[in-house]
Amino acid sequence: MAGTLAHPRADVRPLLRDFYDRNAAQVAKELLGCVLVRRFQDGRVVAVRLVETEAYVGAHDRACHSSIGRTARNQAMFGPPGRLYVYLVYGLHHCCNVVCGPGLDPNAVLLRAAAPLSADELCLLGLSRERMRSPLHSTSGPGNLARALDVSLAHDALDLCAARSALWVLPRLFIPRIVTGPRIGVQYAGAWSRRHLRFCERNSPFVSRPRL
DNA sequence: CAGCGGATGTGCT
DNA sequence: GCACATCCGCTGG
Repeated sequence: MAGTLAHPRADVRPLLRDFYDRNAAQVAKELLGCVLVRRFQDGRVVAVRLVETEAYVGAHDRACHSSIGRTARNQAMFGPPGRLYVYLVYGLHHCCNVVCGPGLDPNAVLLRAAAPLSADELCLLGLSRERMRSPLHSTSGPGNLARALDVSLAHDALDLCAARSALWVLPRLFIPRIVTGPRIGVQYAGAWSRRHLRFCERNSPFVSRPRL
């Protein structure tokens, strides 16, 4: 992993499994401002700052895929925290989630939108400019974000905390102001659809619609 | 801004 | 078999 950093700073290391080993609402809030890093086969890297997440808080949450029990599709969510849960929705778009806890409690955080890194952030992270690539597509909206990072079903259950992973998360360099609202596209979930489990960086133009 | 087509895996009957 | 899905982009008013 250090091989992807030109001038790695000792204090900037991927988030450890402990970070993810908590309920999804807590993790979703604290992922805002963190940097998602994707390394491709050719060694090049795309890195973005997360600005929008949604928490799916376990089997009692009717909007959460784990609420129907364990299936072939959602089994990654029942595994250990710190892995991805990726699925295909509407037959076209991939959605990229981070599995949370505590323990094996089937929580997950949907990664909905991200922003390009500022020059200051690049500098603070010590990311190599040569290996850095800008995303080829929009990073607003879960389907777009997954496409921009080329994340697909092949990455389901991928471990974000493993050495030399294709994907990992770096800690946030500042704490953003957060606004909350109901989650998108879960009207079927009754009262759960109205809970404020969507978290956005306030005033970020990269948050998906409808803006909070 | 509402409406809708796209394209297919998934879970239930 | 079938209805629906943690979406997106385009269309028409």
